Formats: sequence, C-alpha cells, structure tokens
Amino acid sequence: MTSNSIKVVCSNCNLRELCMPVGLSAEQMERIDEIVATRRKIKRGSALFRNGETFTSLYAIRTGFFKTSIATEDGRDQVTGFQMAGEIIGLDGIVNDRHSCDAIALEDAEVCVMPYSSLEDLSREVTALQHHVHKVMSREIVREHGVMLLLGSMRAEERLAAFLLNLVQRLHARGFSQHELILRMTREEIGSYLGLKLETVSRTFSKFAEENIIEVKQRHVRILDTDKLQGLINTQACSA
Amino acid sequence: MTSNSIKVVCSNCNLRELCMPVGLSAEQMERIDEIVATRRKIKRGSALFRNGETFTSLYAIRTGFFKTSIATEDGRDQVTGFQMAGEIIGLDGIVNDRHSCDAIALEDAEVCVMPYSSLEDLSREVTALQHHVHKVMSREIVREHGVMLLLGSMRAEERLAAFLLNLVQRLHARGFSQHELILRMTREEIGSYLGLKLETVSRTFSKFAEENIIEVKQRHVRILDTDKLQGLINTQACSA
DNA sequence: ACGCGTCCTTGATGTACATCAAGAACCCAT
DNA sequence: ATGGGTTCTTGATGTACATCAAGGACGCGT
Repeated sequence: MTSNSIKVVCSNCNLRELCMPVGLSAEQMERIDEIVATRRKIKRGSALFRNGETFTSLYAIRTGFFKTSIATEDGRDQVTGFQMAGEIIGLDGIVNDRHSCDAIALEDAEVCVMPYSSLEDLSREVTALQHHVHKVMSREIVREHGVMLLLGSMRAEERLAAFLLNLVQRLHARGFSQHELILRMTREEIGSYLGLKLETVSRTFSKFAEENIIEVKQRHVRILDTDKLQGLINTQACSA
Repeated sequence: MTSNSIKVVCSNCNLRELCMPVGLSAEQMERIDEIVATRRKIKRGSALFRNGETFTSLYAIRTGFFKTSIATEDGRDQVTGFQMAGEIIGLDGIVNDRHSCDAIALEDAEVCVMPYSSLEDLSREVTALQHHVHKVMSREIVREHGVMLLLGSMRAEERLAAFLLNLVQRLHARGFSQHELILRMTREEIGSYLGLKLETVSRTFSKFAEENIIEVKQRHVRILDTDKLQGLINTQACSA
C-alpha cells in the first residue's frame, strides 16, 4: 500500500470546486469518488513524473506546489508553469501516451492520482465530468496563450508584474491574502518561466521595492500597490 | 443554406486521418459524418471567429491557412499559432463559452463546422472520438510548451529555423515538398509569433540566404540545407 | 500598362537585457 | 554556534535585438 488507508473521497475534499465539476447529484458524486485511485506524496525537489515516462494518470494537487519544465538537448530548460493546490497536472501526456515535461515538487506535496482510463470511462457516463475535463484542458490552452503574449511582447517589468498578480490572484482564490505571498521558487525558476535571467528578476524586484510597489524579503513578497502593479502591464514600454 | 448542398462527409474526406480518429467501424464512421453540420467559407483577411464571440463549434480546416492571435488593450498583439488544412481550431472557446482569440484566414479558406454539443454527445458514445478530442487538445498544449521554449530561451536565428522546419514538416505531412514552401503570412506576423520585429525576421532570412541555408524570394522559400537549419537549433548561442 | 498601397529590405543608431563578477544573506546540518 | 552550500543582490560591461529611417519590390485594381 502506498500510504495509510484513510478513505480518499472527493465528495468531502475542500478543493472539490477547484478540481472537480460542481452541481453533481449525490449519485454522480459517488461515482466520481471512484476516480481517485490513490494519493501520492512527493518530497520537495523530486519528480511527480518526468519527460519520457509512460502516461497513465492525471494528478490533482492536494497540497504543495509544483513546476513543470521542458529541456533541450543542449541543457537549457524552460519552466512552462507553476501549479498549486486544486490544479490538474499531466495533460501533456495524453497525446503520445508519454509525458513530455518534468513535474517537480517545489515543496513537499501530495497529489490525488486519477488514472486516465477511469477518467475516460466515467466521463462517458457523467456529462458534467466530460465537460469539466474539456474545460480544464481548454483553460490550460488559454493560459498558455497568455504566456506567449507575455514572452513575445512584454518587457521585464511587465512580465514580473503579470507574474506576481497572477500568483496572488490564484492564491487569493484559495483563501490566502491578496497582498502577501511566499514564493516557492527561486529567482532562476521565475526567470526561466518569464524568459529572463535571474539577475534581471532580482533587479526588477529591487526596482519595484524602490518604487514602493512591493516589499521583498527573499521569498516573502508583500504587495503594497496592486493598482500600480496592474498599471505596469499594458503600458507600452517607455516611450509615450 | 450557407453553401451548395453537396453532402459533406468525413468518411470520404482526404483529410480524415488528420482531423478524425482512425480505425473506425463503418457504423462509427457514419455517426461521425453527422458531426459536421455545415461548411463555411472564409475570405482571405476575414475572421472565422473573434475574441469575445460566443463559442459554439470547433472547426476543422479543409482548405486555406489561418492565424490565431490575441490582443492587449494597448494595441499590441501576439500571434499564437498558424493553422493549416486538417488542423482543428477553436479549442480556446471551451473554457468560458466564448472565444479568447481571433482566428483570421490568411488565404481564402473553407472549414468544417463541428458543433461542440454534437461533439460532446457523440464522443460519449464513440470512445475513439472521445480519445481523439483529448489528444487534439493535449497536442495543442504540448505545441504551446514548445513555443514557450522558443520564446523563452532561443535567439532569433534559432527561432526562425525552428519555425521554418516546423512549417515544412507539417506541409510535408500533407504531401507538399520538404524543401520548398510559400509563406502565407507577412514578416510582421512571423515576427509576432516568434517574439521578434519584422526587420529582425527579414534580416535573419537574408542571413540564412547568404549562408546558403535557404533561398528567399519574398514569400517563396526554398530550403537548401535542412541539416544546417536543424543544427542552428539547440546550439547554445554564439559562445562555445 | 499605370499608379498606389502594402510589404520587404537594408543601414545607422539606441537600449533592454544578458553576461561576468564579487560579495552578502540565508538555510541547514553537524 | 559554526561552516559550507545555495540563493540572492548589485555593479560594470557587452550584445542581440529594437527602433528609426529610407528606398525598393511586389501585387492589385482600374
């Protein structure tokens, strides 16, 4: 047995609204409880799955924080996303039956293992689940569009501002502060995600702090002026 | 009636293997034929759908060439992809019941309209279709990971090389030459997709031509040395 | 064939970010 | 508490690409 045998059930999980469809009947809810085969604990720094591994399951994050990244032959790698509790991870594996990125825990984490075949079977019967799966995938596509916009057309300050706002917004949706957050990733990982070098990330943090937009103390960030931060985005560079 | 009334059927469409699952029984094939409600012709320069419009259908491209792009309030925009015959477009709309990008025809085009509700209904009954839809979405997610890598960590030459190789590879899969292609988009659109300015795209084309890697004559490109082009990617910049 | 608008090319200059480098702060294990 | 490794900050310098600018080629409609 992978872990202790406390019955795992979505129906009384507090993250239910985040990773499962809403408005289900009791009967449907019961069916959905069957999807989560097991839970799995991942130590900080180790992988939930790696590029090339056979795809079997999607994972719903219960606790902890992950990054996903892809690597090139010559050693560069690109962080493609940061995932937190309630989010689904592993969608990249469906198309070729193997994962095409690494998922690394940035802090000790626990995930619900949802075997993809069960998910397929059940979503043929529970329409709400079928639609939910589609939505989750579509959401990921739309998110990535946003990242492309960020990487393709924003300058460093805009990128970091967008990044911070996105993080607090997601944390806030999980009941955390709108103004305070702890970064679970290094400057280098932030930089990789944003297409910047770690020095640039650090400098930009310092600049924001100087302008009293945020307070930074290592990984602890307090947002002092959300509006100003928001204003940095969509402000066509320096000119004009 | 939108167009002439020649019966639209996937079962004898030559793009079937590209946009539909393979290995179906005759009976399943017949069911799938029902999905395509109508076809729709799009003139060059006009939109298949636009950001904000209500999402109703996915579209399979029969002929023609599209770009998708998103815009910021301040007028910048980012091309998020180029799509050709056999590819599916519109997945961005599922999550919020509205489209979140524009899809513009870069040449006169025709698409098969697949109402999303029919697709959902039928994929509950035809497992292969269900799986196919998931794969199409997963493939898009993985493609976007690749674009993130490109935008986040490659230099101009690598980006353009990767772009050209990706295009010919997809064209080749459709029976076109491996070495020759006609660009359906402007330098500016290429630049937007690659996170570069049009001048940089132009200069990089010229550089490739000077090095006898390609021949460029406006939008007509002939690839003289695929290996060299491939070699440009994953070659950590100038140093070393 | 002509003219006009769009698209493309090429050069000169500017700048945002990368790179190189050194030291400081923090974290954790002993 | 101590020391060593990792992470972060900050400065000096370099560079890839952007910006500005002008001319040229192409394509389309009349």
